[in-house]
Amino acid sequence: MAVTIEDVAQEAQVSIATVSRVINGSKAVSPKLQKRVQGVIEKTNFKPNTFARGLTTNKSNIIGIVVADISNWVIASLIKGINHVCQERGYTLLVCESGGEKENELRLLQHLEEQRVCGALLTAVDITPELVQRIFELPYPMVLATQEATDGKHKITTVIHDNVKAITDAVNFLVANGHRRIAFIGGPENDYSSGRKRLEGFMHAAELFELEVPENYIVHGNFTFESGRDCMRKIYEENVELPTAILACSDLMAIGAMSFARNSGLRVPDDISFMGFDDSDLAMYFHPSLSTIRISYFDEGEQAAKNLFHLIDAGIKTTGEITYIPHQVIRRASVRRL
Amino acid sequence: MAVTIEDVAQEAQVSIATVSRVINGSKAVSPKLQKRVQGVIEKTNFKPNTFARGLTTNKSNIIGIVVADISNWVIASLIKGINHVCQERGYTLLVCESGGEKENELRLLQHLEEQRVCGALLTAVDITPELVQRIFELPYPMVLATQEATDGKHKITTVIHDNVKAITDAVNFLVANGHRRIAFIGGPENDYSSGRKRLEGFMHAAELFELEVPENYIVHGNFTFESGRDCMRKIYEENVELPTAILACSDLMAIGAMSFARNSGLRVPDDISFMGFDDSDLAMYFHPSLSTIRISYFDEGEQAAKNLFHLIDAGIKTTGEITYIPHQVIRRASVRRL
DNA sequence: TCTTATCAGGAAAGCCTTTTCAGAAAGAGG
DNA sequence: CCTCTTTCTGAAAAGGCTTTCCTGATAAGA
Repeated sequence: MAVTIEDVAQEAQVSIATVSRVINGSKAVSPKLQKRVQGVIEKTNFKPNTFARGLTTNKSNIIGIVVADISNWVIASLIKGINHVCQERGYTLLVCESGGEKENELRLLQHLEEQRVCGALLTAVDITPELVQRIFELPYPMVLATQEATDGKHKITTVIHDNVKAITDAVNFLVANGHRRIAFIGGPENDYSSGRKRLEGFMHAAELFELEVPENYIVHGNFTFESGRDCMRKIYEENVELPTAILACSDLMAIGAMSFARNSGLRVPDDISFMGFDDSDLAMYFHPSLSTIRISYFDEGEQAAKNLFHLIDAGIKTTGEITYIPHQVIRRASVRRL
Repeated sequence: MAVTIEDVAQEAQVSIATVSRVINGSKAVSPKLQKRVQGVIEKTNFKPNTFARGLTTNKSNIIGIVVADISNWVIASLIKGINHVCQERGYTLLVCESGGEKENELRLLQHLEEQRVCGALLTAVDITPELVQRIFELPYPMVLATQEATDGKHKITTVIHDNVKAITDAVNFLVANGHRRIAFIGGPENDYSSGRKRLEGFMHAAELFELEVPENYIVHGNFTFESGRDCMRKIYEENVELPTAILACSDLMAIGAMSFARNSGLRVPDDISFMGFDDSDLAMYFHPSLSTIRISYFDEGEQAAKNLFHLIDAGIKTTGEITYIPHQVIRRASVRRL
């Protein structure tokens, strides 16, 4: 059926060993033969059988990625970055979607083991110590992206943006524009990774700039438009003195909050300023356009993939190193100078 | 290193054949043995080697997908749908990004051949007769999604939404709301697939509803925000009598156009109505919210994957069948009743 | 010219599973 | 008790490639 290495060898009047050497670019074959064999390979359209190859080399040239939701813009950008590096290196990307469920994440990680991937990337919602433990039992190297593991003992190679610093920069930006009363729309209260870090950043910045932060200025959403709207309602209803600026942990929540504000008769940015996080499409195209922190998830994906290949090349499973991806404050119409 | 079938056989005091039968659920093994072997498999955490397995069965249980841009919302949703079906069937999804370049598409399709995928899905920008020809030479079954092939001779199994009907319905909706002067922001002029179909739909609807469509009412964008804005400028500047409604081929273009209109002092929807296409996040969250045609790309992906599995199960490469995914008109604030 | 070093290319082992074929055990019928 | 099925299990081949170990040849040095 399919043409095998043997067919090529026969056609080219050489042994299969020689053909194999030509395929894999071994130098121990004379230019003359090399050319002849190459010619036959192309003529016969020979494609080495991945299975046979994998069986002997025990390498798949596949790297896997486990994510919660492919259709999420952040994840999709990340994957794009990862894929970019993979293509350059001749690797193939195998995508698994967990739906954010822990059992699934674990199952998929093991599935990747069965597939004999050379390495994997993980973007879990919440990396528990137990999961970290399991990750260490896997036979392939792994890089975390977007989230860091909170387990103290083990260190996994991680690529992440500096959430604390990003939020601090955002607050700094607002303060520099004359804002002192700033409310914060964060992630879920029991969030253990980026949401927590961002809140941490906010508290840190508040202290740094000596801002007064009433309890009611901090509310928890879940990154959706609706939750942003609800958070804004809460801020609006529970505070006699409204903040002059709202800093949300995602563009979508910022926009939800903005919508509520507008519907309540507040003008943006005249009465109240808004700031988001991520710099998604929405931020730029919304009206008024949204000031935000730009995070390049594409870059993050690229970097994560590069780090993974470092591990693969070095034949080690982790370095425990954490790489930070820079962020950028983007000024747009939604923030007014006081 | 890794535990093999032989280790299991030895541990369980049976032959490797028996172990293999247990793994693959062959019934020709007594319950007693079955149980014993199963126990050993679990105890030793044995995972059959994918390569060895593939070598004998010549099946990878992998299906591939080639897309132009992973981070595009439409594509990401499509992939999510595909992935959903694949997971159910125990297949793995291998994602390739072509960047929309024809050579890449072809290269990746061949790469998938090397990977011995059981089938593939393709979402090309422009499926030329040449590409169709090449597709037929591939050894695995293929399903087209989002786009249909225009080649007359060959038929490839395709899953698509009915662009002509969708646009007709959109026009119908506008007409039902009293609009008679409708401008159309389409895709690129030399677009051979969905853009063309949508324009076709518009012309068809115009005839159906006996609308007068001046030449300047039809402009060509490229699906981006900026092009939508530019198209609106063109419509605004080149027509003495402005349309009462704008129908754009994508939400993003509609929003771009809306932005221009607003900046030109037009009120939406009081002075002019807007309608988009896709029902992306933007449409719902934008202000004013955008009436649009909802296309479920997730469903489209699911259906495409299902059709692909039909082909795989039947052992055929194509049926030439075209499946249409239903769409839905979504009324939102951007369209006013005249 | 003879010896030694170098190198190109071939033979064959090994990777791990599935599957066919055949044989053994067990059960049924005479 | 013997023969004929039926059921179960094992031995062995096949699948295509990489890689190690050799052999034979060529080039270099004495």
